[in-house]
Amino acid sequence: MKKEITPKDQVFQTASKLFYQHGYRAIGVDTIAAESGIGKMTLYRHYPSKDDLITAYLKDSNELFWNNFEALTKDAPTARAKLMAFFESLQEYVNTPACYGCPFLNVATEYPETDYPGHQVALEHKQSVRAKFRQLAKEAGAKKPDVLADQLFLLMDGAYMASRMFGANNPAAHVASAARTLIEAAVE
Amino acid sequence: MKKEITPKDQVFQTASKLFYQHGYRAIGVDTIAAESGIGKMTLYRHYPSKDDLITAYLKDSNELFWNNFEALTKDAPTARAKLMAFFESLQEYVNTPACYGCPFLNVATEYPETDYPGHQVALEHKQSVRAKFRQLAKEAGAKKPDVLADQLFLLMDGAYMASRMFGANNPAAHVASAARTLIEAAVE
DNA sequence: GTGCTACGATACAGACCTGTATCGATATAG
DNA sequence: CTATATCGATACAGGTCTGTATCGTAGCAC
Repeated sequence: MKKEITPKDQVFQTASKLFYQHGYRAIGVDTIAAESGIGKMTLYRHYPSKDDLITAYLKDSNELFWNNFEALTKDAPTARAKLMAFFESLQEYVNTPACYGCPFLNVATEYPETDYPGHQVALEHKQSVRAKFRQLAKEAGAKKPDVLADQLFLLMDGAYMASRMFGANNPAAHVASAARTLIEAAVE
Repeated sequence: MKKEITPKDQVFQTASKLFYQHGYRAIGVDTIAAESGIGKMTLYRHYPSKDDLITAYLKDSNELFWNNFEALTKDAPTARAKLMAFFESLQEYVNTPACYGCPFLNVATEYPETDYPGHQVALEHKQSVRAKFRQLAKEAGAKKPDVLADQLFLLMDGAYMASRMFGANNPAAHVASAARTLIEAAVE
C-alpha cells in the first residue's frame, strides 16, 4: 500500500517545520531526530549531512512555491490578474500564524556567504521569481517591465520579512493594494 | 586627550562589523577578541555576555539610523520630500558593497523568538520607523496615511533584503521610484 | 528457520561555543 | 618607589554541535 509515512518523510517534515519556525542554525540534528521520533543514524542514512537536509528543504519549498503559484494564477485571464492573484494570496498568507517569513530569505540571512549551497538554492529561486515577474510585467504591458518586476519583488520580500519580524498582524496587510498601485502606474 | 581608541571601542567596532557581515550566530566571542586584538577577558569586562554586545550594537545602529535620517531630511522642505530623500539615500546605500542588509531584520531572522532581547530592540526600532513614516505620510496629505506608511515600510525592508540576498546590483535599484509612485497615488 | 536490511537507541569523538580563572606586564596615581 | 587598576594571553570548565560507531531488534525474502 505504501500509504504509511516513511522514516525519511518523517524526518523531512519535522526538519522543514523546525527550520522554518526557528531557523537553520538554531535547530540541531539531535532535535530533529528526537522531535520526529526517528533514530539519528536513520536520519544520516537518508541525508548524509545537515546541509543536505537544508538543501532538500529549500528545493522542496521551491517546488511548493511554484505549484502554489501555478494553482493561484491558472484561472486568471490576464497577466495583470495573475500578478494580483499572487499578491492577494501573499497578503493573506503573511498575516497568518503559519507564516514565519520566507525560507529563502531566512537562509540567505543566516548563511550570507554566497557560496554556501543553501544560499545558492535561495538565489536561484529568487531569480526565477524575478524572471516570472518580468515576464508577467511585460505581458501586462508595462512600459518598463524590468523596473516594475523589481518593484513588485521588493514588496513581496518586504511582506515576508514583516511577517517574520512582527508575526501575524503586520505591516504587510496592504501589500496587494501597493502592488496594484505600482502595476497601474507602470502600464498606463 | 582621550583621542586614542579604547579597548571597549575596539571590541565594539570589530563586533559590529562582524555581526553585520556574517551574522550574529556565526560570529563567536573568540573571533571578536582575536580580530580586534583585544583580550577575551577585557571584552567580558565591558560586555558581560555576548547578548549584551549584540544589544549594544543594535542600539547603536538605531542611533546611527536616526542621526542619518535626520541629516538626510532636515533640508527637505516638505514631508513628501523628506520621504523621498530617505528612499533615494536608501536606494544608493543598498546597492553599495558596504551594505549587508538591515541589522534589525537580520537579528529577527536569526532569533525569531520575540522575547529574545535583540529581537525586542529590533521590533522597537521598526515600530519607530513605521511611526515616523505614518507621521510623514499624514503631513504629506495622504488620504490613508497608515496604509501608505506600511506600503513604504515594505519597500524599505524589501530593499534591505535584496541587498543581503543578492549583494550589490540588486533589485532595489528602483526602490525610490516605487516609493514615489506609491506616494503620488496616495496623495492625489 | 536463516540471512539480510532497515531501524531505534545510545555512546562516543572531535570541534566549537560561552563564560571563567589565572598569570604576567604595563601604566598611572599618590 | 609603590600600590592599584587595566590589559593581553592562555588555559580551562561545561555545554552543544555534527557526524560516526556500536548494539540489539523487528520485519521480510527465501
